[in-house]
Amino acid sequence: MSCSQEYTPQLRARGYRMTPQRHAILHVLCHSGKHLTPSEVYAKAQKQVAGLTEATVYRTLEFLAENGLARPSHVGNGRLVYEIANHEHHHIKCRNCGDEMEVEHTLLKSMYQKLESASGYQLTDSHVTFFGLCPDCQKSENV
Amino acid sequence: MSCSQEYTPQLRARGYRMTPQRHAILHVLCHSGKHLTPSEVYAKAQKQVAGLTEATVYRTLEFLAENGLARPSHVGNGRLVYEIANHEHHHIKCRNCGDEMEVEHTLLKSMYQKLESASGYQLTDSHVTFFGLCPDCQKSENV
DNA sequence: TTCCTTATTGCAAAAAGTTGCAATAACATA
DNA sequence: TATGTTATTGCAACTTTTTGCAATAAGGAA
Ligand SMILES: [Mn+2]
Ligand SMILES: [Mn+2]
Ligand SMILES: [Zn+2]
Ligand SMILES: [Zn+2]
Repeated sequence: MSCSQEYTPQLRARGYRMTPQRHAILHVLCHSGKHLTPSEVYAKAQKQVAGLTEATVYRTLEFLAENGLARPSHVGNGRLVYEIANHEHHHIKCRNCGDEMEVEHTLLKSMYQKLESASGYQLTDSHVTFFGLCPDCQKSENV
Repeated sequence: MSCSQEYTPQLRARGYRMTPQRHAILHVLCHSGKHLTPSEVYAKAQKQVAGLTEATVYRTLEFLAENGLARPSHVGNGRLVYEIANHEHHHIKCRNCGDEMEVEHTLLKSMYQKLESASGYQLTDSHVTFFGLCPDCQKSENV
């Protein structure tokens, strides 16, 4: 509720509207400390907004991502997941056991600058997932 | 044909089999210098293997990726695309116009090492897509 | 070459995600 | 507060991707 209220002026300023559906979905994202699939978001938000449809959830998540309020993420299964955009970070995920950890953006900062000067691009997104083997899976060599 | 033939022993060594379907799909990937969607792969491979189904294409692309012969990639629309795994590289893509360029892995190498020592993970995948604004789109400020 | 094991495929149904369109409702304006 | 504009939603049809299962065929062994 309160969490989503702060976003209202941001949307208004861009000519968009705050709706009960967006409130509920932002609320769900705010209070879940992890990545959620669209259907997980739907299951939770549905309890607050009767009649909410999955189509609206998909459209809203994409909308929030485009406007910088949510971050989409690819966690390796080909499906998109989302989280609230409140701090810059990246992820490392284990290809073997699925274990995942956050990585501070500062670790990539100088590489981002190198990429920008080498390419001429201005990098806007700070939410990347890297894949590898976690310490445990390296030991056991479970391939 | 010839291109896919070289992969046969690799598959055999792991207990897998080479099939006309895998031949055709590897052939398609080998001779296309770019990322292909599953349905693009299907459209091309179908011409060589009568009766090929899309389900097989999806399963084969995933299989090839798991075995390091193909690389899946997220290009920002939530859909996976694939390419043959023959050289290490990454991508930068423009959020505005969709323009895309390759990035050599050497530019990320020291960051990869930093990530590995900070996390304890051993990074295995070298195919990441970064997003930003290309030089042209920065000028015109088309948001 | 023939036989046998089982990895792989095709099929069809299900699940996930997208889209066009008419009805609704947010909110700027008066 | 009442009104008008149009951003947003729900619905339903559609496309894309996944999955269980029985039939097929790759390829090792005899
Ligand atoms: Mn995240
Ligand atoms: Mn690539
Ligand atoms: Zn692991
Ligand atoms: Zn651009």
